[in-house]
Amino acid sequence: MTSPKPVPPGRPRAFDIDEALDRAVLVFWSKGFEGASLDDLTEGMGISRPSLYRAFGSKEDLFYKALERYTEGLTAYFARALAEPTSAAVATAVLHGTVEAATMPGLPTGCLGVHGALATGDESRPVRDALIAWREEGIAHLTRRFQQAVDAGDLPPSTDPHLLALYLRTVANGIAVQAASGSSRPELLQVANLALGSWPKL
Amino acid sequence: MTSPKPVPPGRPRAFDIDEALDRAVLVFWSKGFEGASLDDLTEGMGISRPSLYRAFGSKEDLFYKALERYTEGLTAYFARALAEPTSAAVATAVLHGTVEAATMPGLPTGCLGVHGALATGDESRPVRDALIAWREEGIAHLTRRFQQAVDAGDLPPSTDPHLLALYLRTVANGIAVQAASGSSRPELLQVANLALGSWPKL
DNA sequence: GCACATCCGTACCGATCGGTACCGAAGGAG
DNA sequence: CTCCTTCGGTACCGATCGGTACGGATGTGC
Repeated sequence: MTSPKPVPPGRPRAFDIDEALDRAVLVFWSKGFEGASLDDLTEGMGISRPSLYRAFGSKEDLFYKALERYTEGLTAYFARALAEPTSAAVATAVLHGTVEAATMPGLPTGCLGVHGALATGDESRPVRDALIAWREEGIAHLTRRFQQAVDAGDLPPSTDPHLLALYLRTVANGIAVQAASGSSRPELLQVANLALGSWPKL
Repeated sequence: MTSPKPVPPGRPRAFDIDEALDRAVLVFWSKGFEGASLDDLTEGMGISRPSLYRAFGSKEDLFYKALERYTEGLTAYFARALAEPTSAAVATAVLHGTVEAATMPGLPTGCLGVHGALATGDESRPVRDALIAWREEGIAHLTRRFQQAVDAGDLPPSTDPHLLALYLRTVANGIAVQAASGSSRPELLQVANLALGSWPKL
């Protein structure tokens, strides 16, 4: 059995690459892609500029990798929510998870997938489009989950799974924006519950 | 009776200042405050850089004036919505107006008050805060309107007017984000109607 | 006609942007 | 110990950023 760490040649990296990525997430999250300068990033990550480029390629590549890590880490509640037994439980878990993730003490408010690059100059359009695709992917997952619920008789046959998914994503977007505007966690939980009040009853 | 146009001394301005402001709105709307460079603005407004500074002071001042004009113009549906006779009609008019304004053919998608400066670098923080205040003002207007509805017996006495206002603003924020992600007007109208389904029935 | 105020645009400012050339340091392989 | 590869950081690159100095043009009031 080969070692999982086939020590690479050359001088070893002096910093932990995942830890640096975690810190980059925080910078992009609070300032957005365009608002985060390389000086902001290098200071926040605790590494020098050439180290950043060697490890991550470019500012844009760094953002994509940070988004990936954000998705696997801080939005893991989403994957768990999809595994809930009923569609109503899925919706509740998604919105409650969104509120919690968007109002974590000690972390930036809102959601990287919403704030990262909502409106940008032409140069950052690829990043903007990547975030659109990121949100679209969430909708696609929810749509499949709700289609499954319709098939299983958990939702009325007349239900439009895509509409429900889009509705949830829309409310989640709004929660992220309001969290970044300073709305508190209890306030937003009430909003989430109000939004869940219109969930189709079987 | 004095003339309303007391012709000022000096060479007259060669462009219409409100028209230029309208065009600035479009640039800020589609690219955001940070993403809109002075070259973007001067090209979009059809005036030179010093003309822009003489007429509007700075990029930041220009943004504030553009936001003001946007509020009085493209979001006039909001003031009309507040004048609807019932709280349910107010809510419907707000969300339908939001969807329409966010998906106007020939105009940028979404909402300047949401996209303009959601996450920014430190330098643009005043602009970000101004947009937070802008959204907060909308919530305050709605809160007063719903308090009035409670007082008039149009809403149950147990209603929390602020919660309803925050809920509407949250859904409107989400609609703006989704519009900027490419969701269509019919889709978003369905989402708005779904959101209105949880409106308190008297 | 003349003085004055404001406008116009060209051409420029220092600062900051994202990105990199370079060279010494630090590890493994022989 | 030498070679090779990759790391580290300083010091720099051209491009673009927001903002302005300046000189010519165009209007009103006297």
